[in-house]
Amino acid sequence: MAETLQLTGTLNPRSAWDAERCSLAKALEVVSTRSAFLLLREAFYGTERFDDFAARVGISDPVAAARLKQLVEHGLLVREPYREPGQRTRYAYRLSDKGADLFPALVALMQWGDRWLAEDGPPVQVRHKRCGATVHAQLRCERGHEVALGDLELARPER
Amino acid sequence: MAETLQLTGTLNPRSAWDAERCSLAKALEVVSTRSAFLLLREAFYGTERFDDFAARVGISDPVAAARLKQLVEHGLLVREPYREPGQRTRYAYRLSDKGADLFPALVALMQWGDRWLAEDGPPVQVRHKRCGATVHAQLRCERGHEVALGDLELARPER
DNA sequence: CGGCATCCTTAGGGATACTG
DNA sequence: CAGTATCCCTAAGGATGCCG
Repeated sequence: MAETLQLTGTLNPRSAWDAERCSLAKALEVVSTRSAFLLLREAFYGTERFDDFAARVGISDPVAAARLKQLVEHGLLVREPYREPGQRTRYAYRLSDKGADLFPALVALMQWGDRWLAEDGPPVQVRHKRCGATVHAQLRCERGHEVALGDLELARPER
Repeated sequence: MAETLQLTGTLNPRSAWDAERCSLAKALEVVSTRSAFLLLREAFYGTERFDDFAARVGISDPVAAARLKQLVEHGLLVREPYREPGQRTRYAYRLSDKGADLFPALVALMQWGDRWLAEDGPPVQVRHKRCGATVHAQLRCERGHEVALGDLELARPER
């Protein structure tokens, strides 16, 4: 296949994927910053407490506070009070379904980094718990075919 | 399944996925801005010319120039001179293999937006050219199992 | 421990004007 | 058409310090 990819021809760009309507643009309104992505990564890894988020992502407290608040406002994280016996109330940040549903996108980005930017190979592998095999994000159509980049087309849904 | 997801337990977070080593962090060094993502979207849609990029993404010329230059420097786009007969030389921005390989991540983000942010349904569908079925980004292990979020585990590769 | 307030620097991004 | 130069504003992010 050529080094470049052409998807056009099926659809007139200007009418269908305006900046305002594009779902990618909408998604980026919610998570377009580095800190937001990395905080979500931590949430997937099981981190729940404020200090752990800040320390493990490597960002300052104010940034962590601001970003976590945004993620809660957008409904990706839920802030839940809990208290261990004899302790005062603390808060845990946990992924909502909406937040958890971003995992494929994070894996896709992470594996792109593995492939093109990590000289030492992947620092972390995502595996299938049941069989131990490595997990990848891939494009697949509803009939189950794995889809190569050249086999894609774009369409505007009927309305 | 519960509303939250726990991946920890298999691996000590602090040693394996430091900020510097994480491939997600590395990927975000290259594309963490809204404009970078949207310019790549346009490149996938087949846009090649400067003005089209700026207009279709909805960003100003200086931003488009700065971001396109970065994407070229990082090797996601290639700036190629071409000339139509009787015209002077112009430049086209085309996806490199490295850039094209980001497509699954873009699709994953786009479809997350479709699902959680687009009230009117997906403005654009990605389909399999050969059979016409809708294409999704999904997590699948090397043995071909589709992997649910609860069936994931993390591991540090042998070194 | 889990933040918020303050101050600062840098990067992202828009507007306008100008050049080959 | 394909940018660059300039100016300005805002958001992202770090450092420090305070507070319940």
